[in-house]
Amino acid sequence: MASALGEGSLSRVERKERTRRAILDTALDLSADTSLVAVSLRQVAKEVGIVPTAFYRHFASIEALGLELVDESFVSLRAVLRDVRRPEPSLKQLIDASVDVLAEHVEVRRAHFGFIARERVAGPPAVREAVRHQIELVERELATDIARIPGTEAWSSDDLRVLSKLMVTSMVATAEALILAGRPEVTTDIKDQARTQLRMVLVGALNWKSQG
Amino acid sequence: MASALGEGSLSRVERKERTRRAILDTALDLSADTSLVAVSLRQVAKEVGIVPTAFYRHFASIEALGLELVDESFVSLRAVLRDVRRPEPSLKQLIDASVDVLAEHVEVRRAHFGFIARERVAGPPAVREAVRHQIELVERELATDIARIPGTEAWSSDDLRVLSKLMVTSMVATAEALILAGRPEVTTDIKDQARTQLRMVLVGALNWKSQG
DNA sequence: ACACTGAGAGTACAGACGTACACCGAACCC
DNA sequence: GGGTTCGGTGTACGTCTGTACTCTCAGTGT
Repeated sequence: MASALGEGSLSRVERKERTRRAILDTALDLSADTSLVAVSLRQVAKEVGIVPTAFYRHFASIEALGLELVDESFVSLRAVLRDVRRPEPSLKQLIDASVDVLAEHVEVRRAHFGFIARERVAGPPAVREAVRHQIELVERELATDIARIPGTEAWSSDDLRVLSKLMVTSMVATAEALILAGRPEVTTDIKDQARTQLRMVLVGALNWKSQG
Repeated sequence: MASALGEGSLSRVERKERTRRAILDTALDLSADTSLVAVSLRQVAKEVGIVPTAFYRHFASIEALGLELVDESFVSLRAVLRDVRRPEPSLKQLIDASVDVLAEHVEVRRAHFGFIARERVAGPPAVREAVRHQIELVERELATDIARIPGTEAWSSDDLRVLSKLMVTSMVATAEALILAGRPEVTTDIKDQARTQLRMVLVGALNWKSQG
């Protein structure tokens, strides 16, 4: 319950934006313990504190709302990932920095990551597709990052693809683990495991190539 | 539609079992394009060709039905995995055999694997928990398998855990990819990638340990 | 000052939902 | 042969769903 859209004299666009945000946040919250497909327009409206039909002033459907959530989730994630590779990195730096940044980002945007993890496999079809597409973009970006690192020039593009896929898969799994972990020191355990996994993969990729 | 439970004079328990299977299969089918949380008791009943209230003669709820599906999915998977390690294996054999067996199993039980992939993150809470538990068991079994392989005696149990987690994560991702792949030669690509990934991981784990 | 725009309210409806209850009739056991 | 068991039926309920329609009225541009 508790709409509390707040009062005070705001401009019309401000009011609309505020309601829109409330809808997005509420949908994120309501989908958290199953999936967006189990969230109804009416639930969202009631929680936000508007009448059901007012929902349509902002989104054509729950599915459209979901696509918006996918976008805003990845926009912020990819911005952060871009920061990771600002300095031209060594591989070790890339790993440590990536894990830290991922963990930090998951912490502060837990809801968005949970959303992505769920809807990736269980959302409305269009939402599912959007998530997969975004993840593929991240994979591609990672591949070009790796390619720019000294010592990897000789790798085939296939190998790069496979490696970056594996790393992203591992990071997604790490994010899932971080999400469902309670707050405590479990988090640092998971981060340690993630670093170890990525290092294993990395060492493997290097030696695997050099020994044909 | 199309119940077609068939006729002929069957015993009462046979009839009951037949209906029960139809319910399980129908639920599996209906959940395939979102999640079990979006499947209603009435949908299932209508598809099976029974009246809604008759559902209760077999399951207390959709959630209980889901737990049953989790069980039967993993029973068959773990039976197959047990076969993989029948011969005392080398690591390379373990990888190749595992990938082949996984792919084969995914092919023939596509619906069950899809179900697990989805409900793992987006199912009813109890179902989600059951899937996670089963996956953890598989991780543990894999860890003890690896520990029995010559050359891995010196590894710490932590390293074993991390490695098997990584391998299982990779295999789950592979299964997901296989499921949503169309039939064609994409499948063999995915299998190749999976083998490469596992080899990378493997080589990495070996060299990583030896070089402290 | 005034007409306009548009977010939200209010009402309404047909359909789907889970579930309670009484009932049936064929397979079952003695 | 006669009573019992039990899978499946039929009806009925209150609730929730998406969406169509009309209405209100405060912020806006002229």
